[in-house]
Amino acid sequence: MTDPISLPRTRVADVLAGRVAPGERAVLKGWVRTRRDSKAGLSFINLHDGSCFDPIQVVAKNELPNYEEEVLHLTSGASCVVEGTVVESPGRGQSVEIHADAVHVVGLVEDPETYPVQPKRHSFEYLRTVAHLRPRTNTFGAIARVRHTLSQAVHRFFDERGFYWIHTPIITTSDAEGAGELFRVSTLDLLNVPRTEEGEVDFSEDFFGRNAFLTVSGQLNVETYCQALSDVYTFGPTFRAENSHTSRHLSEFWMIEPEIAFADLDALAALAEDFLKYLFQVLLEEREDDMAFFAERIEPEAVTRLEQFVESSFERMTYTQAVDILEAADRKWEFPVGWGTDLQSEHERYLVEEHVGRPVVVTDYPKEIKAFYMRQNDDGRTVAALDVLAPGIGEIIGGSQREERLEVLDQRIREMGLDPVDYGWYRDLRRYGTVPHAGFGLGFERLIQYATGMANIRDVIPFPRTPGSAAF
RNA sequence: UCCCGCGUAGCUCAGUUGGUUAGAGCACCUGACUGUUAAUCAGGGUGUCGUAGGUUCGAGUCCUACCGCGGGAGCCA
Repeated sequence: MTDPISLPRTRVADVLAGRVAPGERAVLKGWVRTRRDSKAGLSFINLHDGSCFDPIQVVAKNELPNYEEEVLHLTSGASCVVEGTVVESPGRGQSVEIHADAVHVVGLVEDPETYPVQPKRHSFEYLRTVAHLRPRTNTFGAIARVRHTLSQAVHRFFDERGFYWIHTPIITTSDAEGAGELFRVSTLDLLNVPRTEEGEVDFSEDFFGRNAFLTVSGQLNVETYCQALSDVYTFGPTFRAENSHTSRHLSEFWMIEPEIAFADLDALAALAEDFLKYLFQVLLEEREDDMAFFAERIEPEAVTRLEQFVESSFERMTYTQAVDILEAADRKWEFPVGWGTDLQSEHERYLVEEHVGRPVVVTDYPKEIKAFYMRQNDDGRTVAALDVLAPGIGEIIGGSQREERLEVLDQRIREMGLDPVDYGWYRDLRRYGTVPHAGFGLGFERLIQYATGMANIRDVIPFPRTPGSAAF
């Protein structure tokens, strides 16, 4: 007899989508969601294999040789292989079902009473404590598929437009990027740290012979390839050691950073808009079942706001205009509004959620509150920076045109209290055939949050890392 | 790091101005019923009330510290 495990698998998605005609044989492999017994001599098993949102209904009759001993003991989470025939379902709730002529139990649930993922509503907080089992729930299965689809769409978008994917390093030795606190990468013995004659830690004894960290951004590195391949992007893990306890910060997250040559801020804004619209369009088309679930159970506007997003053009305003709007607002601010100070969360929320009601692009910020590499505008007081703000999340994209003029860049580095000597290879790009260029960073998890309506960023990445928490 | 909140059964939660033996739903088991689909109905047992102190005749309830979690702020994507 053939081992049922080795039989070719029919995906639930193919059966439910009608790609397997009624009357055809099928072998389903998956995990039990629920089992309902009928005294008419049959059991209904909802079998899930992750290929789509819905499980498939398996009808198992008591004529099966192992009905009493095994089928009746299947509980949520148990795995099995079902051989049977695809049949149009006489019951409501599904178009087709599987009439089983064999149910092979592969793995039972050891103690059904304490199985952590029961077929009921769990809190997300609780499910984080069983991160190894939460992908078996509707929500986390849907998020996994959305995450995959968006990842693929990111690469497809850039590939279709001639961008090259550059694998920028995870380990960096430039500790002056100024994008946040860094995780140190070291093999030094913490209990016996080598010291210099001055008593400082001697990093020349360390693995790389110098200070090393996990990257906080691939931007500086990807700029080098931009200055040779024109249109490039990075997409990979990024690390911030900030002690942030919020629903939109992770210590380890994924970031997408395109960089385009011979381009200014307007071109960058257009790219950001095309990019987001493309991603959401793909999501609406390819993950219709999962998005319907998010709209039904997580965020009622999940689908409609993406549809509107794809249809409408971005609202654009300068930082100066934004400050004018905030100052004119009939509102008491916890933090004062004034030209020259950064926009606070309450300010961004007002602009996005109340004043405009959809994502907003804010451009041309005061140079004092932005990074050294952003291109100085002709007014001498602002830089060509751009933030895309989204309702409920805040900053989803941050970017800028880069300073391509060496003398201006050096001046900005010094103004920030930094030393041009530390930026040798970055300055070289301005010495050898410099061109205007621009780029932005998109937090992938924040994109997923916005797309699905999930409130906490820890629930849109499989194994979240946050301060004090790196289980699993 | 700062501010606020929470911690009671495997899970989700209730528990009054401090007062006898700690409550419900889900899950699980048994039975009834049923082409069922969050099935329904009846029955069954369940706890270091986060930890350690303190106040009190008496603490799940009040106080202190600590631990854990969550929300907000800052920082940012």
